[in-house]
Amino acid sequence: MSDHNPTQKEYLILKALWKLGPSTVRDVHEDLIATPGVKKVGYTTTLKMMQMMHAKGFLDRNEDGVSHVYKATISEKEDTEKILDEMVDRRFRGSASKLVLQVLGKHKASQKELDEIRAFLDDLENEDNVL
Amino acid sequence: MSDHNPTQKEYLILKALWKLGPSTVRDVHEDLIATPGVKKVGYTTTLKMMQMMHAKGFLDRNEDGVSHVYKATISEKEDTEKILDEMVDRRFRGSASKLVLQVLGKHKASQKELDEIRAFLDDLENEDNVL
DNA sequence: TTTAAGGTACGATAAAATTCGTAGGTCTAT
DNA sequence: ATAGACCTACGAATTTTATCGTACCTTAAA
Repeated sequence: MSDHNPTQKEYLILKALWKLGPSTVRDVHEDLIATPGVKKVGYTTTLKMMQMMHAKGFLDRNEDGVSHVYKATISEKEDTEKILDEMVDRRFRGSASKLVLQVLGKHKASQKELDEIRAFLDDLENEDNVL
Repeated sequence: MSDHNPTQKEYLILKALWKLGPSTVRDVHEDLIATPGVKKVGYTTTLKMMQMMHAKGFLDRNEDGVSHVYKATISEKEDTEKILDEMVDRRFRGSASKLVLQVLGKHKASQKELDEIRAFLDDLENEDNVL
């Protein structure tokens, strides 16, 4: 009864909804065709796409008003977490720290950010002691 | 001439090749059909898939022996980096530390790992001072 | 009360991705 | 040299995704 992964085109719609918040098909469509690098399609294409995503459970919708208002059933944060979890599990053999090292190695972080991370590490250790 | 993203099925083959190292179609196919949760397909399906991926530039192959030996043109590490880069840019507005905090918050890291991270942070700061 | 603007639904078509059958090659052991 | 076991290549069928035309609502202004 379905694989849980949006296609690439479906992802474009999710991203638009994450950016815009709950929106009508019209809003999403306007946003899409204004997005550079996205092939332009007709309104009914976006409409049907979103109807299908609703059927698949990717989108919720409110049918009260004349035009339906859609929202992603999964938030961007949740989606990001899901991706990172899988990445830690599958690509770093469950070691979050390996991923952390890779990310920090490549992206310069400011002193402030480094301090934040240290503070966070301290918190983690304190929690451990308490539990 | 082409978008740079393997489809989901193509990804299965990449993962197999990353796991196995350079391999024949037969090897990859055996691995795939032995992988739980992957729909079983015929040998020629895997063959054609890999031929197409070769045509698209996703796979290199050595045609010397009787059976060709394929390898992914992009390593798993490179692929992971690409994904993480995009994630930092697009989902964390360029802040690597935000991603780090999210990952550490969710995945328990051992004391040893935390120490490693601290050591790494120290290194980063020293580098900065030197440069 | 007609017209226009804008909405949903949905069948049909087009395009892309996936699957497989079949043809034909090579190599090895009967 | 014949059969059996493997290979590659590739056309064609199938399945899935994506796109669009058209029918048919409702609301608001003329």
